[in-house]
Amino acid sequence: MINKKSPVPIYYQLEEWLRGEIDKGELLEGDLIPSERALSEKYEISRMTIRQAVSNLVNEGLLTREKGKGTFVAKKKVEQPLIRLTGFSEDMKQRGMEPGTKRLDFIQLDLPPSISKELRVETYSKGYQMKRLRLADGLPMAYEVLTLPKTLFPDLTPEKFDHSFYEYVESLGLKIGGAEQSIEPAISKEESALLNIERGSPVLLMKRVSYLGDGTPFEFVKSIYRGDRYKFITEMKR
Amino acid sequence: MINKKSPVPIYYQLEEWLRGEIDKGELLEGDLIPSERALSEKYEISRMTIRQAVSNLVNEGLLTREKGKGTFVAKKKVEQPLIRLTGFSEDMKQRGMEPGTKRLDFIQLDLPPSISKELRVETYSKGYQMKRLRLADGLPMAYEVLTLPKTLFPDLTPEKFDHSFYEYVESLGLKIGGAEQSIEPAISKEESALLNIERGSPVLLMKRVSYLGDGTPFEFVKSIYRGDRYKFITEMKR
DNA sequence: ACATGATAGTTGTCTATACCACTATACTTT
DNA sequence: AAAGTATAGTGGTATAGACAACTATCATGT
Repeated sequence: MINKKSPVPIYYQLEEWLRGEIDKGELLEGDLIPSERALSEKYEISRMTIRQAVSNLVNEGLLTREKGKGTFVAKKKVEQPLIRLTGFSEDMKQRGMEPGTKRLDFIQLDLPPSISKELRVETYSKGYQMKRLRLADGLPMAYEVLTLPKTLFPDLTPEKFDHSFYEYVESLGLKIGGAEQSIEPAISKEESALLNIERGSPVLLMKRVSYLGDGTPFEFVKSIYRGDRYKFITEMKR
Repeated sequence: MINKKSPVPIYYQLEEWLRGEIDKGELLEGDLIPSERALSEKYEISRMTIRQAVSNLVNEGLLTREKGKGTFVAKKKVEQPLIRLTGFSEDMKQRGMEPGTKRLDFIQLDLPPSISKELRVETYSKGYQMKRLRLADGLPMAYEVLTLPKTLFPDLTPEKFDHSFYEYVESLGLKIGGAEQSIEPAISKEESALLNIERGSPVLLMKRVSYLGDGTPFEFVKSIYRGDRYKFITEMKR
């Protein structure tokens, strides 16, 4: 179980073993693990080495120490990132609705300053633009204009958007980092007909720039959401 | 500098000292700190104890070790929590505007179902309600209605809101956990005059329930923000 | 000029030991 | 029965020493 001759450090072998026991369910949440002295004697390893392994796992949040009592398997916290970057489809599924899409337009264009600035590419360099109507449970939810720089996606076809576009990006070996998004209220204008609402109804205007892991912007999205069907929800921590 | 007789652990004193040197700017980003052996000899402390202090700071991300080279002051990452719960005043300051407040009303009331449900208290139990006009750089920015349960704040006076209300809550020994907030677009109605906008202008309707560390709701806020002056901005990670 | 090797200095790993502070339990005293 | 007291077991802190693995530099040899 522990091989002292191995070039793999003993403390690391111990870590892996403990991680395994927890993964396999041999050790359950709240369980007391063997004391440092017990492990030290059993495997004939110095207690300081045991402590190194345990300390690392404590730092990772897998174990918790209690003075005078022992070391326990920590309750696993489901802590998900406060806001996870998701596309329209994932968003709708989370809200329990069936996402749908109606493609309106897909063109190649020279990026105007308003967009090239956001994507941080040269003005009037090539890009793709897709206009779509987004549906939820079959009814119009949002009108979306998505622009991408051709530098990052040389050969783009509209079919690439049929499934999760973010997954497609990741399948190209690109790492998605995050996004910055702004939301403001507006009054519906010419998109009213598409969204099937009355002209002058309240809508949410959302602009989003998404970044790769290295900070390179890779998409600029401008969406108009129906105010009567969509609420933007956030969680915050102090 | 290091007191071996102190009940404060030596490794912790060392941590504090190093943290201080970095804070004060004696050690700059990328600087090489004295080697473990050097510190060990200088302060006549065992190298393992030095390592414990350094390891903790490495775990915190303040230092980085490089085998065969030394230990360096890490480049500080500005990584702030994705969304931090802030009140109006903090929010405006972050946006570089001077926050202001005009108190409109402060009453005691029996909480109607729509509010008691959010605060998870008994319907028609006592509560406080404050109505305020929020200013940024002297101009109206939002109209806000804030409701609190009397159970948590038995003796509340409007003066308590003059400075940061969240800090006041924390000064009572309560721990603020976080909040859930929804945002939707709307068309301004009777509050138009207060906000100094035309009736029918786009506004953001924001509802927020804030929770203590144990999950107990402690405030319900309904705000109406001027759409021409306020954008809601979020960052997301994948 | 270039490769090789020696060397000193760094962090990484590991041992054996010691004492302290805290917790729970069993035992004793009141 | 209650209160106090020992005691064994736990993690927390600290020491001194050893060797390994890695990096940079300098001296040496070709």
